[in-house]
Amino acid sequence: MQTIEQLLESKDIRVTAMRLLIYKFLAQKQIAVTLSDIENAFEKADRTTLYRTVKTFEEKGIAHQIDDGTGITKYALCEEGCSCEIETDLHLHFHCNICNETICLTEHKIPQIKVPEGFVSENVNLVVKGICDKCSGH
Amino acid sequence: MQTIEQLLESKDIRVTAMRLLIYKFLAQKQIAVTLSDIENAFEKADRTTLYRTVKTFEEKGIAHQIDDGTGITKYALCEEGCSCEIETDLHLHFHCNICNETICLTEHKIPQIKVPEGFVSENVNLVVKGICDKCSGH
DNA sequence: TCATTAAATGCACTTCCATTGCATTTCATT
DNA sequence: AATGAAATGCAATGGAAGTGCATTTAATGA
Repeated sequence: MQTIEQLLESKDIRVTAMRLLIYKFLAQKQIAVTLSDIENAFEKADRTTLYRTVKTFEEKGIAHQIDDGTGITKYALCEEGCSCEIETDLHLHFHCNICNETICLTEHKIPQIKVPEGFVSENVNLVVKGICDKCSGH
Repeated sequence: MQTIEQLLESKDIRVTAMRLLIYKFLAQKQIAVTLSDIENAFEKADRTTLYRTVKTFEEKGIAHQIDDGTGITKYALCEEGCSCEIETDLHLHFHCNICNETICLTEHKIPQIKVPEGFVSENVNLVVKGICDKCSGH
């Protein structure tokens, strides 16, 4: 079991206090968060720093961006089974229309999507919208 | 076969010159367009009018919004097979990473997506990204 | 330890798109 | 023609993404 510091270093990400905090914040969240969410959690930090931090995480492959259709970009740490660095990655996310939260369903695989002749599929973004378990009361 | 006027009226949309033009513009396009695309096509018209027109089309169920992950909302007329008014609609769109165009693949159906216990699926948004037939040279 | 250098951070802006309020015009109906 | 409702146009706002530059912080070697 490695520490967060070791994880960051192994991914060629310089360890700073800010980055550790942001990593822990993302790790603790079970849901994908917006930049504003992070901003609210760290009022002392500057937007730009947070923005560039998640961008760095993204580039280095420890977080990925989620477009859940709300128009606001969300971010989540990559977990086991998350293969967002692979070109033919299959993202699967669930967006709750009630609580507005977006959850990664990494264990749920997406069937191969067929595209017409001449089309080359490089990436698939799949967002299921509806009511999450908390809001449905089950 | 009905005229555009009849179609609009049947959907409870008041017929105006502007709306006819915008409808024709959307109908002629094979791809989903942004507000700016429409704006460029009708430089005389105001952004707001175009914006509200597509919103009206959307509400009345003759057009639908597409979120292809570029961060910019696109719009397309509903075609046969487009069931975006149905709750359990399955959108399928293809976004070309080269020409940046987004195409509706209405004839391609999406398999039912399973969600975990307690989750209720109301809607699915699926965007396949890659290279379109024109850009792949086939 | 100190100096050097590169990266990270903070601040100020800019840009782009989505959206709204309000005044005016157009349209449908009587 | 008069009335009321809807459509349009103009102006402005707000939110989020992104960038340039100065400053601070951290890693490195002398």
